[in-house]
Amino acid sequence: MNAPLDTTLPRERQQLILERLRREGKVVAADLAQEFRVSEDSIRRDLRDLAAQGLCRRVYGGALLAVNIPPLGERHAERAELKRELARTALGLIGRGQILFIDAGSTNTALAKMLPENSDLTVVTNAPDVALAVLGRPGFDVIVLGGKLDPAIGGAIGSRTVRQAQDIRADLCFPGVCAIDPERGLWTYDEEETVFKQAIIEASGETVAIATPDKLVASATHHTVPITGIAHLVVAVDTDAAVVERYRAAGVTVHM
Amino acid sequence: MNAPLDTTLPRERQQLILERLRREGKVVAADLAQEFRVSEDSIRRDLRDLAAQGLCRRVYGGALLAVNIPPLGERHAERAELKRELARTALGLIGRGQILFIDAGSTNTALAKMLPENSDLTVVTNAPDVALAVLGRPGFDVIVLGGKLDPAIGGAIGSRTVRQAQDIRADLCFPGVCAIDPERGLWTYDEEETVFKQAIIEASGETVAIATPDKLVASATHHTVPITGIAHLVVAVDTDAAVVERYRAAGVTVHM
DNA sequence: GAGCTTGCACGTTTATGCACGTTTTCATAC
DNA sequence: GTATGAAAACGTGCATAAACGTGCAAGCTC
Repeated sequence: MNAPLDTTLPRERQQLILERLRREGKVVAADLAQEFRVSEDSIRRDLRDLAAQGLCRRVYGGALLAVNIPPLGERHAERAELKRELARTALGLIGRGQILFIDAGSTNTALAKMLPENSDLTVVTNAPDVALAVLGRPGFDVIVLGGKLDPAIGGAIGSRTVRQAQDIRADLCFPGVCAIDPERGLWTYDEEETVFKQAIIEASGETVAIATPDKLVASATHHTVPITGIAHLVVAVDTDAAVVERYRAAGVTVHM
Repeated sequence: MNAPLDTTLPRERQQLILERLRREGKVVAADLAQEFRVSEDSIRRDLRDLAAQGLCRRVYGGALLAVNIPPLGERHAERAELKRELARTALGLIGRGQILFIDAGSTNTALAKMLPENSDLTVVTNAPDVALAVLGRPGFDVIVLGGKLDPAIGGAIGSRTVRQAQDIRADLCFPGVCAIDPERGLWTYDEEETVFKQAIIEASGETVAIATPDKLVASATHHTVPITGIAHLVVAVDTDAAVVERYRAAGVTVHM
């Protein structure tokens, strides 16, 4: 480990923290304080600054990497490939002429890029990058849900956005999946995000959850939707059969 | 260590600092002052100069290696270069803490990419690519105006979008310029676009029109705003003096 | 003398640790 | 399950010290 000498510049420290976040996905405030030989107060201030820039998500005791920040390391490329594969599977659930709610998130962005052209699809989204992924391609209508963008999420949440979502009915809903478990259903890390996801799911016929393996048996801080609200679950082909069975037992159609 | 003797030229010193920066990733101002036997003031001036050239990132206590290499590649179309130049001029009109309406359009996208960070700017836009250009950068709030995207324009227009715009007050407005003439003012090609531009201009303190040469003495199908509604006009440096004079006579402040 | 660099003085900004009161978490008891 | 209490983590305000930018005068080179 590169033991930081006594002369670590404040901003340099933040940079190192971010690097570590991208490498390990999470950091613990107390550990960082010890390593950098500063008080936990300073670390907390660093994490607060990083969170304000949307680079991480502040949690009790430390911080997690923001969902729209690419992690570091060899696993990243393979993750992107996995997301495309999951998105490809999810395409099979989409029918001609349908209206789709597509939430912010990297997997959903991959999905948007792969959506078939000339299928009279209407994409409703709160994420600028999802909108850009389909804008201008033939056979798409795009409706953006406005509001203040949360940099950590990469999309708009908040009451203004929710109100716009409630004016629309969609056939399918693709919520960004922070965490999901077979008993309780969908979880998120943020109150406003929860409300938004509830709104778009409420306004849709069926809900499709696309879950990478790390999200599959996890929970977060805010319970969002019971498992009965999820009609379809898309998972990787090598998912543990026991886990799949638990979801099927809960009435979810699992695709892999 | 190559101990610099007392005869170190200023430029030579900067070069040595840069080398060291490249080698170690960071430099501490106090250390450099001691090594080069000059005051920290001089070191600070050196670092400020290097940072101004984009060669390093100035931080409290020293400097860090610039994260991304400045894009010196001149491969972009001259059109794009012109738009960036116009956008750069327009930057001078923007003040700290202001709220900006930024309409869809390629010039405005260039503007958004160049907006200064850490200036507490709030960007309000109907265009996903403008939103993406500032999303996640430090010191920005981003508010998206939702609605159905027009693929020809690259942004949302229509009544829903207009209604959201009317809930906001901005300091400056940057409407996309389809055509402008010195007597009648701003023109567009579309009814809904006209209504939207009128709304954002109405909701803003001052309006800035950025016009490439081909838009400068032109008209289109729908009259949008009289010339008195345009406070500032940004044009290319080689614009015909007679044309500039006609705009100035109409009370517009012309920047070039 | 013009142009440039340098160091110093001055007021301002930034970073830090500590004190204090609040919130969250977790384990234990009920 | 619910209540409770202690420990940990948190945010905020404050004082201090370091780093900063700016203006200015002295020194240097051409």
